[in-house]
Amino acid sequence: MSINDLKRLLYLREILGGEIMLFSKFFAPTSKDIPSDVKIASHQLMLRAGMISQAASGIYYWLPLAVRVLEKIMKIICEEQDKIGANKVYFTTVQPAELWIESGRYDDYGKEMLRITDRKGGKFLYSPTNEEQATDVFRKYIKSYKGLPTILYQIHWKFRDEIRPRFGVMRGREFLMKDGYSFASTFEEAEKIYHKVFKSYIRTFRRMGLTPIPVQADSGAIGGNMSHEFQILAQTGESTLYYDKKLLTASDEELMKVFAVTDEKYDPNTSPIPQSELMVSKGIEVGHIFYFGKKYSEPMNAFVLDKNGQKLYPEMGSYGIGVSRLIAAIIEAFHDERGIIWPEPVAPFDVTLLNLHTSNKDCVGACNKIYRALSESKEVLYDDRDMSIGEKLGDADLIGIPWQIIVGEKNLSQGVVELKNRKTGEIAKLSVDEVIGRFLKK
RNA sequence: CCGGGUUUAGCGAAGUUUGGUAUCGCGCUUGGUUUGGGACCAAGAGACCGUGGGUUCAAGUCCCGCAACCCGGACCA
Repeated sequence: MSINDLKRLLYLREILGGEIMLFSKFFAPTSKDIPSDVKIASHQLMLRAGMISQAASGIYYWLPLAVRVLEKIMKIICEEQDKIGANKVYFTTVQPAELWIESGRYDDYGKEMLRITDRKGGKFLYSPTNEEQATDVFRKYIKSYKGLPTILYQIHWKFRDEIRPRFGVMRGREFLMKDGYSFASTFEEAEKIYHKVFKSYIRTFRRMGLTPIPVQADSGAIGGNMSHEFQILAQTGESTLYYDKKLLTASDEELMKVFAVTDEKYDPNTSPIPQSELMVSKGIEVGHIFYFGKKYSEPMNAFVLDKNGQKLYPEMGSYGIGVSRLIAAIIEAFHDERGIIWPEPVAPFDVTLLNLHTSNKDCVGACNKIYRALSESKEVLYDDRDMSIGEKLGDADLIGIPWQIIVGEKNLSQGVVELKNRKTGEIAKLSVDEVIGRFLKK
């Protein structure tokens, strides 16, 4: 930091007081260079916006801008999980192999599982999923039917050693996932939980500005239709969805029953709905829920005693949301040729304040006043960087914060600043007080 | 896992055919001029050319092995 930078920083701190979010001090290494071999928009934009940086194939550093979005997403998920009575825990990222040997999956899981040996030669693995651990925690503490039903969930890093990672964090090997596990005394109770989670997932994704499409998924050996994937419509999606157009207008209650499947399960000969009612779209899978009965409770000897003192093996289900993938999915759904357009609930900041003329006292004064007023109730990124105007405006569009307040000397000499909506591109010229008023009302 | 490709400064590339000790753009540093859509001038810093071996007086360049990474496909939150 040069002496001038330091002086300016101290000056701003003095004027604004306390914590200020200055772009010049915020670690968001933006770039105008488009990596040539990066194919999809979300991957390109995340790199260009300085959100992620590759550490190894399918493994990424998460930089501050992305972290802020991850935190917004996690907060929404946790609030919705709380509403259905799920308990948040942290299982572990490194697990002893014993549990997987017990469930019978240690040999089945294959090379996707990263196997680790500790200094004593003990067998461990990096969690690709946590059914065994959830079952283990459950069996250690819950001994009576009165402890049912129970839902445990976590948001934690997972690792699956994909053969072919691609599309940035969309299909990385290391990923952040919300995974929940339910324990119920009867099938009926398990079904009730499943429905509750289903509806909760719809709400969760909607709160992020997304339109989730629940599709029936393969529930494997258990059978039945108690498995759904939640897909987000996006042209670059890896799945092809076939669904009844009623789906887009159905109420939450009806949603689970409306026809929707991915291409693997679609057969025009047996389709329950006519061609004229059918929609076909590309989707990105961001959630998956399923019921799997006693698949883990029995082999792992997780039981409670029922009213008659008899062993009862709980009916289980598991519920996943790809948190890190969601960031990419949201960008796929919301971007234009200039950059990202964040939905407000998950935006890294609410508003970005651009000082186009950092050496102009009036501009500095206006920006400081706006920052001070808005930062009481909004998250504001103040672009105080001393660089060319095009670069600052370009970065603002790239980063995609929903609102831009643009302060420049020409407009300010007329007594106005600009308020730009990133999504619509609409620009309003308002006085400093008016622009403050706009945000304090919201 | 099958097929194709790449690896030279922080990033992106040229140089490899024809062996002679590395070039350009962006970025970075310093100073100055600029300021409404990625500006200009000047002066700098920065590379054991992915890695191991071989051929040669001499290897970024030729030969052999290995690794990492990317793309398409088959598979997965």
